[in-house]
Amino acid sequence: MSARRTELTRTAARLFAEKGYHGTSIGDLAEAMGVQKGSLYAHIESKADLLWEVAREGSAAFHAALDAVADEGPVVERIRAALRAHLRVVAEQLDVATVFVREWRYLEGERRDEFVTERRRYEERFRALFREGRELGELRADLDDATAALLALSAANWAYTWLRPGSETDELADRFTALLLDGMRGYASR
Amino acid sequence: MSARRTELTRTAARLFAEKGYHGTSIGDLAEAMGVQKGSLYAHIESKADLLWEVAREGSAAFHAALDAVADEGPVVERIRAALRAHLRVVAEQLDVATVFVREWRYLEGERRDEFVTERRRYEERFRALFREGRELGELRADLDDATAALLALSAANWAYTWLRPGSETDELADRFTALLLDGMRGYASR
DNA sequence: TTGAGAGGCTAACGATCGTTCGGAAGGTGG
DNA sequence: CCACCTTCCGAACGATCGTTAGCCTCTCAA
Repeated sequence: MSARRTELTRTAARLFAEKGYHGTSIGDLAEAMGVQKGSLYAHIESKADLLWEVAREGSAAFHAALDAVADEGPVVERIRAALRAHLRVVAEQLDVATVFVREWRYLEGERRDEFVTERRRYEERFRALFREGRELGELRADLDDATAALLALSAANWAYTWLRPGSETDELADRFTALLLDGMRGYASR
Repeated sequence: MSARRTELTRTAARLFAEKGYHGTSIGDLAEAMGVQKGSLYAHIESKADLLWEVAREGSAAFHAALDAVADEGPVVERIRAALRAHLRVVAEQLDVATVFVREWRYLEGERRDEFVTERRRYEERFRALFREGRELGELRADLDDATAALLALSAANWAYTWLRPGSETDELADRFTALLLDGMRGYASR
């Protein structure tokens, strides 16, 4: 893919995150690229192509980040690593992450189905960590792992709204992990 | 406000939640109301009015729900009550809640500023619970209450994506509360 | 030196957008 | 019975939408 084409995708990610997919016109994109709107069609076939591309980039980034998490060792450490990985992607590719979390729903047809499949798979990989943690006895035996995963994923999926690039995401992830593991209650009242 | 006007607001909330504000045309709204699109202007001055109204309805609903939470008694119980209140609003007014969480950003000018103020205030009310819990010794003394509130608010704000009307929201809220308070770790490894 | 491809321009297309307007039907209160 | 108010219709408005077309101008490899 040419440099110009890559730049267009980045610009699309930025504008889609900022103003929404339907709130961003081809004219807006062209203006941001410093070009007449008709010229964009040297690179794409339709506006929907750009949404698809950014959404796929998001899928790829989040899955790749999870791939780097060890699949052995203490589950607790893997949960911490998974949260770190997720928040790192959000901070480093905030626009792409925003499209991945919020704008994907304007995809249509097969592309939408394919995206949803990948998104479900991502959440399932997350969920598996909590299930395994309970089964291996690292997490409490009576843990409702579906709810636990939902809580962790809520924090992960909501992060794009407040996380700003340059944040110390590893520390943030660790604070979340500590909270999830040990809770907020004082030792005395436990 | 006339019955017809109320119906229009409800329809707007539904369509904005379903297809997004910019993804919903005046024509879509008119069709859903069984009317020509010009006819809608007997009720509104602009499409933006509808977004503003639904967003305000969301603000009002969430604040009212928090108002019903006692301002004394054990903080832990008030946190549980606050989560219950929030999830109940999401489940009972899913469309309005969706606009409150996701579509508000298409508000413009003063209205946007006013909404943001109300939204900040809502989150601040939430945050105060965790601060107070720490100060009163009900939550651990070394609690990072900003992060704790962020985690709880993440769960609350993300709920519109998966909560379906008719869910037993009180139970869900209690599961979240239990997780937040006592964590996921097994007693043995604590 | 030539030719091909990449990237951009201008102009225009049909469609759809949000909004306006004058008029008419129907019900309500005086 | 009349005057009014609400609600809707039908038609049109200018603006903007995504997309297409033909043509021009570089760059660079053959």
